[in-house]
Amino acid sequence: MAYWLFKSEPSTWSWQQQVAKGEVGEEWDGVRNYQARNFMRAMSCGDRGFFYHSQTEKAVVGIVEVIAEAHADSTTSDERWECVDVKAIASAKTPVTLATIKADLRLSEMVLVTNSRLSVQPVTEAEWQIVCELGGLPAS
DNA sequence: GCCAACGTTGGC
DNA sequence: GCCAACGTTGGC
Repeated sequence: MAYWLFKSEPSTWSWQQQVAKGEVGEEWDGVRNYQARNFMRAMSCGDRGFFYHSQTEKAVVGIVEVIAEAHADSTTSDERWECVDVKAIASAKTPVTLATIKADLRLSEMVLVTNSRLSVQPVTEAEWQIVCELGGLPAS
């Protein structure tokens, strides 16, 4: 299983909205960046990802699971853009803030830190375990 | 609200 | 195919 991180502005698509969708989940649409799209193409059903609130909160707030592999993005007719579907799995007991992540030397290589503008990104298994621990999240 | 980083677009 | 101009993202 692979691990990922999905970034969203809470004013556009929030964790609360994702949780409200329940088992049905939702398309991770609107991505217009090739690198991010390519990561989504690499995802498999069952892969897990952190849900990160950018801008106002800047914290990992929960875990989602990939429930549909890459398909056409319904918000555009441009065939270049694809997305996966994800559903909420668990909420962080304590949101793991960017400041916390930056302060943890073990997490200094996270893409979140090294390439802050990438909205869909891979997370290593070691990073996954650490962030889960910090957030009171189930690591599996 | 500013600005740095970076991706994309389009002229040549 | 290069590169300048421009737009967007996201942290501060």
